[in-house]
Amino acid sequence: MKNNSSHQKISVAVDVLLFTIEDDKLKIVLVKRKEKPFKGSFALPGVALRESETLKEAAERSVRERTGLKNIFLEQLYTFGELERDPRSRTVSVTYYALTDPGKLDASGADDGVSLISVDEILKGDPELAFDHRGIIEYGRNRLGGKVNYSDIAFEFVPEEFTLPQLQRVYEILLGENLYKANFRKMISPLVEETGNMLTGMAHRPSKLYRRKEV
Amino acid sequence: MKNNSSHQKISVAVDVLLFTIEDDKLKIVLVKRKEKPFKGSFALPGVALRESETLKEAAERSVRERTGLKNIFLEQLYTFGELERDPRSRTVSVTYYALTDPGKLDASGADDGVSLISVDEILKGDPELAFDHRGIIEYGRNRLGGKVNYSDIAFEFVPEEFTLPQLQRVYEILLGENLYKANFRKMISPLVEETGNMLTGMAHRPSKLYRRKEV
DNA sequence: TGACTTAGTAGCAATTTTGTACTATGATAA
DNA sequence: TTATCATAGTACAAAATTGCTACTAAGTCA
Repeated sequence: MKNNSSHQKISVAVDVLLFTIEDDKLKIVLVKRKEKPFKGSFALPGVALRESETLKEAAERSVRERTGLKNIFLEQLYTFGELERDPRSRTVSVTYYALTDPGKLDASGADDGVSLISVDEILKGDPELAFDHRGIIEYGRNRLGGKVNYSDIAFEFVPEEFTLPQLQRVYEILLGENLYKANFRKMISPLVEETGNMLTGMAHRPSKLYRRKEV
Repeated sequence: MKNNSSHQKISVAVDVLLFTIEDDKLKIVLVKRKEKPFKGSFALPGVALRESETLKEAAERSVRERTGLKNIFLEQLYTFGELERDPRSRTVSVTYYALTDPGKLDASGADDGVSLISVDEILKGDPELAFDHRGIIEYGRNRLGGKVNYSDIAFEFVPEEFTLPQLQRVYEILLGENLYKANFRKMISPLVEETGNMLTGMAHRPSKLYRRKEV
């Protein structure tokens, strides 16, 4: 923070990695670009930062404009500032990751041109992405994996009422490894409480529904 | 990342939290402001991001210009973008934290106006800082505490050859709690190797010197 | 009604963490 | 030259956690 030398030619963008889990796969919301560089490619939903909004507000706006979602989990990820990230101008991107369960996302009536794409596929390189967005997603995916163990982000991927097998699956997908049922339950039980309801209708024993316990 | 609407009035700054441990206390490098807002107050060393440099290069420049230090540990911390952070103009600050052992810092011949200040004192509010820098330091100090357990940052605070009691002290200061000698040694021993030298001259049993083991 | 499939639990073995108590060694001072 | 001091370093048991296996439970479906 020093003398701001007159006019600045550096743009500030805010991009969002909106993750969800659907069909037992980690997926991310991407938008199809309609403009000049990388036209037709998928990219992260992003906005140019306005002078009148904070970074987080810009991230919320980005999510809201594309998907209609409000009040979802949103946390800053990293800021990317390589020189040639954007061919148009020097752009610094502050990235956020957002998490939601797929139910909310379906219900929110997203734009056309908004797609849910498998993160694994993207990392394998299948849909090639605009800018450096593949690298950003790779970074975000790794952070997500690390965060599972020392935070409660897993709950963001399930609805308010969920079964323990559902929640366990979320952990397994984020961690990339299978967990033992008995241990998972011992670990998670202090954090949840039964709602009294059951999830029935499956061709096997029904499971209890839980909610997240306060504090 | 979207249409960059003509001229932008948002400045990008890069500020650095340069931590070290001296006299058994976590300290941070601050500079005394010589200019308009908060003149005379302490502030984090920072620079305005240049169009021709990456964020990390700007952070390195900030460290080098103030302290002369090169090639030190540097990692991005967080990006702050509240509206009223800087009274002069809307400024987004990308912050980095840097770590060094106090020996290097002394040897580097820092500027006048560069001070090493106790982080605990700052958090208690003693030297009041410019801008939102106290909050930034608080955030950085917490992250540092968390990082100790799943990274090797503690090694950055000691010289190449160090004793295990020295290294343990670093852990204790960063974690804010005392560790059991025996446990600490079991935990750390796979990461270090003896140099064959001893640190002698103390009025008690001398201790072996170690270095960090490769990979 | 019995087979199937997943939900949920019991409990032991292996490992890690926590904690205490001991021995070791150079400097210092009588 | 020897006892004392202060910290370095080690041994080992108790407690907690994790890893793993094997069981019982309860709906649906043929």
